[in-house]
Amino acid sequence: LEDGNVRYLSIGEFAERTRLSPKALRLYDESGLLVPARVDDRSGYRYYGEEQIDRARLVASLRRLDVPLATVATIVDLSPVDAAAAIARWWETVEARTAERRELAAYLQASLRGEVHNVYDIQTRQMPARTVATINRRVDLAGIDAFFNESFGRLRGLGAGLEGIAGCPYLVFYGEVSEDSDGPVELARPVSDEAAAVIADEAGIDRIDEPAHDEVFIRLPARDMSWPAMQPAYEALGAWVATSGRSPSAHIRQVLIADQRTADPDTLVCDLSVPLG
Amino acid sequence: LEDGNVRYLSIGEFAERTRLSPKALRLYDESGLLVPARVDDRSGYRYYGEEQIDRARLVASLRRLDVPLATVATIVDLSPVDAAAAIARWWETVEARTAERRELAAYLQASLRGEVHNVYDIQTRQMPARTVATINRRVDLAGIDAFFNESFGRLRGLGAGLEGIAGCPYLVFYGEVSEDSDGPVELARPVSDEAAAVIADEAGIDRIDEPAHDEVFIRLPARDMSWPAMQPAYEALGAWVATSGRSPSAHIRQVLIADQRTADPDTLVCDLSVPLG
DNA sequence: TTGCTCCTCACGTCACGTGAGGTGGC
DNA sequence: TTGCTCCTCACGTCACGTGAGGTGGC
Repeated sequence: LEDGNVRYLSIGEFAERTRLSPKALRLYDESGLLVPARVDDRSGYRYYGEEQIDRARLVASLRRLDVPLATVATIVDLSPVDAAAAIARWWETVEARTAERRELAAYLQASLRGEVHNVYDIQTRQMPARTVATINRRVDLAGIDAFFNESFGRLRGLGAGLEGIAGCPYLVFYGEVSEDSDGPVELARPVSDEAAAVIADEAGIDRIDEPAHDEVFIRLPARDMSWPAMQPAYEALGAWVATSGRSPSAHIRQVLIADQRTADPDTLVCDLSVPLG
Repeated sequence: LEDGNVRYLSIGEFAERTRLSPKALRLYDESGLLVPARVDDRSGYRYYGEEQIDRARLVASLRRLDVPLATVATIVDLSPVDAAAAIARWWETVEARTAERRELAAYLQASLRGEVHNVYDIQTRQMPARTVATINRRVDLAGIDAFFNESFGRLRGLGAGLEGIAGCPYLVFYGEVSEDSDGPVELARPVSDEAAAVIADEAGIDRIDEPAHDEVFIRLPARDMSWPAMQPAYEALGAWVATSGRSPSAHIRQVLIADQRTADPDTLVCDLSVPLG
């Protein structure tokens, strides 16, 4: 407690009033998030003003919510109403993540208790040589829906008036898609020879000439298209490939044979498939 | 892929089959959580058996749930049914923590939007000198209920037949009580002179002679006794003390003037109080 | 003058990710 | 023989907690 017309709080007093630790306060000083109103030149003692208490308490609350410091720094500089909105948005992402983990926890328990009993019909088929139009992008959870909508539209329009489409579209997830991991994701669609001719002109659309090949696949109902419900199907295919002596010639695909969004749970909507070399 | 009668998987193949990274697998090898079936002497190459896949997948799933490695290590060595139960227990603690954070997020938003409008009646009173029996313990969230039940019982029994109780009991939280932080917590009860005489014989019960003093307090209804609903009351008392020129002579207390559990929301159940020096 | 508070390094925590620099296997 | 995979350090990440060793303030 010092004076110079106004009252200052030492770091210890300020820590008590704000439920922050002195160590955290020193960090926030260094990073500029919460700089003491005054710092003694010779001793280095930090002195905080009472008007800094509210900001510090907001920081403390946000840290208790596990908001990362970088985000805290942006939030505390917003107007109160905007800060409230930012907190609401951030908390929604937490709830989304928690919902996913809740699913996984429940699935794991069911699985360990032997209540998951998936017997898959693993089939193989011969695929003819064909030309495929693909769109590749790195997208995270926030961008995945927009990517699908836009890309489906572009691939659909590709063969307009040309009977351009020559098979079901498929998705490839080359990497995990979550808030902090962004694919890459590929959307692909077989196209007719006439449509293939125009691909070169389209920016962002690649052309792949797939040779004839075999593929293994499992046909899944809409019910099994969520996560982690798909997991055992992935594992079953992986095990089949590993023990078959065949080697995969491309990444595993989700071939979309019907619209998931309008299908009832028992409708078969997707072939999970692995091309074989 | 090697042979020696059985098939082995290289670290890369094993990583793909289990959705763990090679780096994580090397860590789990070092820590003993997941040791490769075979390690080549000269090259140091790790080779995993197919029978290790299930364990590795369980590890991967648990890590996706953010179960710490130490806990993972105990869970994967349990029987499947026990592991399921352990996961259920662990997930419950996650849900409890999330519920608390959800409350705080909602409170923060309401507060920033100006929807929290607590006006407290801050009062002072003179307390006479008195003798207090206290029980101190370090307890975390898991132990707090048991501590209260046991300690209330002991303090109640203390003056049996002696008109031993001479005032409302109070709680002091010297440190935060959560899953990973354990108090210390104190339960205290003023006792009569006759009861005070027997305290020395009771293990774990301390006697404190409180001098006469003033105290500031805010009387709270049951509705405000949850967290973070109590927070503004704490802050208001802290601000009062800081600006009053008085200094606190002891830690802030929750004086229990009625039973919270049976009270309706408007009933006044607690004096949040600070003794003054 | 004695404690108490404050100061600045510096290292530990947790579970990996990410190169650097080098060797082994098909 | 050429890539590709694998190896072992070693450092970075994130937000502090926890001493060590020393000085300032009432």
